[in-house]
Amino acid sequence: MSAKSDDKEILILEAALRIFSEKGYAQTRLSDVADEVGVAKGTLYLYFSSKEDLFRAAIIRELHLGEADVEQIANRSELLPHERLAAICENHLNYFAARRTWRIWITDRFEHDQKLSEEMQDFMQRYMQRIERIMEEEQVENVRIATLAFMGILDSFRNELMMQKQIVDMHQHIQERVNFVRSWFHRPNNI
Amino acid sequence: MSAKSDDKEILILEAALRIFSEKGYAQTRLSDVADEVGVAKGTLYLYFSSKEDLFRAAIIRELHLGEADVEQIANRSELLPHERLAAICENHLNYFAARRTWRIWITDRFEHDQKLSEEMQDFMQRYMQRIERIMEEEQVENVRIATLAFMGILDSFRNELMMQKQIVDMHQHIQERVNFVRSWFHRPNNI
Amino acid sequence: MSAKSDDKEILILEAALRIFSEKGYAQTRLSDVADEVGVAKGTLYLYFSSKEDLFRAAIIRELHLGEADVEQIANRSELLPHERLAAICENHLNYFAARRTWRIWITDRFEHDQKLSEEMQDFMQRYMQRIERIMEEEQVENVRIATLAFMGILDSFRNELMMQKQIVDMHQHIQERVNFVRSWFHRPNNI
Amino acid sequence: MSAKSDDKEILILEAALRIFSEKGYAQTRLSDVADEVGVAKGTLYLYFSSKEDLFRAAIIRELHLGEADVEQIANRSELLPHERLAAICENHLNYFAARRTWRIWITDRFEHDQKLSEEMQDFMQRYMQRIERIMEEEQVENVRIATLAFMGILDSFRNELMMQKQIVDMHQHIQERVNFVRSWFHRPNNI
DNA sequence: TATGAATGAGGCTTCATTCAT
DNA sequence: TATGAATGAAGCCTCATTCAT
Repeated sequence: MSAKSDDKEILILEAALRIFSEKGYAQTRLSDVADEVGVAKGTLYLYFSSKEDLFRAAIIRELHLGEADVEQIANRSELLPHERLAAICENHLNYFAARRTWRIWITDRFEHDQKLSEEMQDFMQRYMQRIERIMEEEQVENVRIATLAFMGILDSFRNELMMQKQIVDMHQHIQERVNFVRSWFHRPNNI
Repeated sequence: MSAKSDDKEILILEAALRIFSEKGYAQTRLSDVADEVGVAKGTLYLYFSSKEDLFRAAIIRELHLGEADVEQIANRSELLPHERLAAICENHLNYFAARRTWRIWITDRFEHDQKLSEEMQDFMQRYMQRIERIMEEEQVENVRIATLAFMGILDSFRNELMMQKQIVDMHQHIQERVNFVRSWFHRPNNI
Repeated sequence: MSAKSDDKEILILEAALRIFSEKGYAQTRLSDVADEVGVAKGTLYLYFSSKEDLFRAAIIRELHLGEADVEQIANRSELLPHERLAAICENHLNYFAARRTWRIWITDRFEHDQKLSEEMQDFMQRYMQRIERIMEEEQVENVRIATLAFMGILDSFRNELMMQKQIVDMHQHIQERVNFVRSWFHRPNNI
Repeated sequence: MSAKSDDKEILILEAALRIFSEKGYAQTRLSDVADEVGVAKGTLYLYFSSKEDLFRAAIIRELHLGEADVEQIANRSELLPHERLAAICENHLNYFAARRTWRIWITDRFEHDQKLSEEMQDFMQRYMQRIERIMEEEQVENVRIATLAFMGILDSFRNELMMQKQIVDMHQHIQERVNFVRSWFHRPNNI
């Protein structure tokens, strides 16, 4: 019973994330989500107290999933620091390459939802600290700024990926960008 | 008469951009915009045919204004190429430092508005071409990818600026990031 | 459940027809209809997609109901043809005598609604064909034109009925007009 | 000046009648009328106090114009009574044949406009009295009912004219119907 | 747990009317 | 007389949320 409920909750969260990301928050109707999962609208309210609550839960769940991936890469001590940055970049791009229908990245809700906003800031802080630790290992100067730059570069590559209508050889496309990151964040004197 | 109308149209566009940027598209009521300008709701419809049309016009106007700034900097041939990149970064950050109430950057409408989407893509293309030309002068490798990185870095710095509650010395904050860009995109062999 | 929904749909259609007919299309507020049925405005949209759709459905339903009556009379072979015309006239006048609050016959929507317009033309065609067949049996000359005349006469009698403030003896009023039709469309040589 | 003003008033009335008849009352915007005449919206208010007032004036003017035609025909004593009925029918059909873009006959306003309603009733009464007098000359029985029938027939022929997409030979079309009326209302014993 | 019919607040939009020029 | 920019009341429609079953 509990297992079954968990299943349904997860199904709802996955469908919600998918649709919110494709259509944006305001354009998403709860009936869309309910239809996608195959349940009645009212059922959503057995698991989430409001549209906002569902949105928040879906985003936070995804953040946590993504965080686990990044943590795992960050801990691969057999890789040189800049190799780990490249791996994080590769993971990031592969993630979005598999989600090219998600045309929208919904940021306006973050301002209106206190809880989500805080959760998001915490996530970003943890994420940045992980990157910063790698930057320090690589002996990069201006660690914080370089970390911001790294994150901006990843977002920019993601945007390119999502906006471009067709990418013929996705594997090569991603590798070129990963290589750029690898060499760009490689301090030569650091062997 | 014509002057007066132009004035009012511009007042509306400025108010609209301000409010859309603060509250997001869906959360903005046309009555908010009308109140801000000090006209009746119906008056908006003398200048714009719909909420969507007003939004589009406000965004496009801002893009054009921003474009003029960038073009001017890009043409300052007395500066070395990487100096021009730094100047574009500085301009970008100063622009948003003056607009810290704009908590939101509205991207979800871009997917829903064909005309705006195209206008945006054209703008981005022109913008990238300008940066790419500077990158070429600087003899950077992987011009396109480096350009994407540059733009991502600027966006990331902007986000940091907008998210952080308080920045004590804004001037220094910006200069540190500008310096980072200047040195980061400086190819030493290029004299 | 299905039964309940059907009931409500019919209640809405009946109320809508009544109010549209009393006030005209433009003067009718959907809130009037909702209030009359005793439901919320939004409920109407569970059954009909728009004001126009509701109007169309209400008219078409009434046409079909009326058509059944006429068909039944047209098939009463025990009556002489001109007796059947008289019976159709009687039915027509009784129908409107029971609906004297319907001050308005809404024709302007027919031009603006493609679907309704077609439905109406089909209905008129079937109606005319039925009358024409009776006219042929009666061996009237100029069957089509006589049919048009018959329909015009019915409408004119209906108008008189609707316009006149008071009709003392409604039964006699109707019988006089029915008798007129009976004798007017009776070809004496046709025995 | 007065002449000029009269001219403009008449131009407005003619344009108003045309557009109201083509689009219906509610669908007609005063800006449509103003554009058609080539004046500003505000100008209409120099001649008419409201949309309703303009509509009423336009209808009443047309009624009076039509009435003059009918009166003239009704007084042509050189014609036998049923010839005069036929002539009135011919006049009626020619009038609408020249106005086939007037798809709409606006009746719903009549209920909402006390003044117009009374004017209309007066007009109809005078019209009917004229027809009734001719019917009496023709020694028709049931004069009032026959008169109603006559008017219904005219309306029905008018509807046919307006609804039919194409009428190849308009002259013949009208003559057939006029002939029908002539013979139908001809009492043979009445010499 | 699950359903889905019903609700009703709230926004966008239209357009007759006004009034300063 | 003539203009047309500005007004604002009022209606259609959407959709998150509730609740009886």
